[in-house]
Amino acid sequence: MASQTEENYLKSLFNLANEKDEVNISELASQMQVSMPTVNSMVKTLQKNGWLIYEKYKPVTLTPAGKKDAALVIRKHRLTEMFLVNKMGFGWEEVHEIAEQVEHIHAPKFFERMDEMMGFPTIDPHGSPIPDKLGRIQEINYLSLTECKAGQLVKLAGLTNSSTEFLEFLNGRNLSLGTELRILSKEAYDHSIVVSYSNHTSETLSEKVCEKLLVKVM
Amino acid sequence: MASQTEENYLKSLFNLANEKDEVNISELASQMQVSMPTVNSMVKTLQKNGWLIYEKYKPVTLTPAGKKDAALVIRKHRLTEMFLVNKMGFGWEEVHEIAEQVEHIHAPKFFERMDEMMGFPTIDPHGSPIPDKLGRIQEINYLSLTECKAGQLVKLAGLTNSSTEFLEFLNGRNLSLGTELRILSKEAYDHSIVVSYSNHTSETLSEKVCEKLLVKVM
DNA sequence: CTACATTGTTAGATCAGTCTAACAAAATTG
DNA sequence: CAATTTTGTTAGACTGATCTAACAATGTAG
Ligand SMILES: [Mn+2]
Ligand SMILES: [Mn+2]
Ligand SMILES: [Mn+2]
Ligand SMILES: [Mn+2]
Repeated sequence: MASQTEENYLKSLFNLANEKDEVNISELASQMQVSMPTVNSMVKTLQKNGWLIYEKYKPVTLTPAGKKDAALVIRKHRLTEMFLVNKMGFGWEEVHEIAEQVEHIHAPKFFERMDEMMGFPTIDPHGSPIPDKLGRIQEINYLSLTECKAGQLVKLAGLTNSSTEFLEFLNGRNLSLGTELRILSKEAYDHSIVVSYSNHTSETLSEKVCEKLLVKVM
Repeated sequence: MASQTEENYLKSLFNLANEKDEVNISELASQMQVSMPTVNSMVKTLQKNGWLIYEKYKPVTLTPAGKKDAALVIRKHRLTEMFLVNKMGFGWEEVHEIAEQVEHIHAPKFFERMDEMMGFPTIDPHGSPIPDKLGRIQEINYLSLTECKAGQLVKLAGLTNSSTEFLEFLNGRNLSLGTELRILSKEAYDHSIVVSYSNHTSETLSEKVCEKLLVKVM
């Protein structure tokens, strides 16, 4: 059974392996906030336990077992976040830190019960998909708000970044998942976008914000 | 901040320090299921951190800070057990193992929210008192069933042992906290007791069971 | 292609938490 | 009280997870 540390490495590896599938030692070190020698020794351990493939001087790759176990940790994390928001009344900006700890609890029934109580949700409070019990993850293809055209009506469905600061910024603007946005105009110079939604008739969103907002065209 | 290991030692120390207040190294070693040298080195650490007082060859004593922090871990444990039973539908025999892990989560709001959602309970699912936010524990003085007399009507209010096996035994007899028992007779030879309750007209409980049942005389 | 920068590895140390073996102090018991 | 048992300590080792310093391989850019 994976230790807390190993579970955290698996999660990072899984998240870094989007698209490229391979992960460099240095990437992993910076993601995990540890030194490269630390990663070097840990990848040897993870390999010994069958979670990844490693060859000297080569980037590492998760094995199918590694991918599955990583997804199951992510499942615990996201179920927890959803439970904290839906059943315990936390704000979406408060739950990540708690889930970072709760995800390491070894008690399948605990998470199954959360799942059940929430009616088997498929996304977490930040719009990210919750892997199923077998570690399968449903890929959702949302558009970034930057890719949308003036005049379009879109619905906020996900985020590419869920830092507390960004979530608090969105709270301050009354933006939450499900909010329908009308794109009023796009500024060619700085790529900012003017939108209207709810009782906000004209809100300007910078490119930095827009690229982090994932939307579904209505 | 206490590590998981330290928190577990504090809890054990607190529980062993009932009455006597002092705890022997060997008691603590057997409680924690580690060797005496391990305890020896750990008590030095705990002393260095201000949680206990230790002198070579003497039993150890928790400091006020040690008692408080121990009680706060026990608070997290018992709030969790109550939450699992009351809000998540677990049986009282399933919750201890999960709480043993959840008690180490460092997130005050998480436990405060549980507390709030349950209406600030004062006992856990096994009848043990839940320490308050300042680590104060309300001592309740129940009677053991062995101390009761024939003819008395008593209510099951607590247990001196909450092992899964014992809880499953009680489940099998339909005995739960709050059950009112009429003591029909006491057997002088083996100290077993015959009781009636709910739709059980005559159930014999061995001394081994009776001494673990804490009751309130009605 | 050589030089320099980047990336990765090795060696060796540290800290927490654990162990066993050997020994020492304290308690018990005849 | 002396012998024996029980309890506690010391020494030394190990594992997991981390670090820094030194070095080696790989990649890049003139
Ligand atoms: Mn998260
Ligand atoms: Mn984590
Ligand atoms: Mn318990
Ligand atoms: Mn515990």
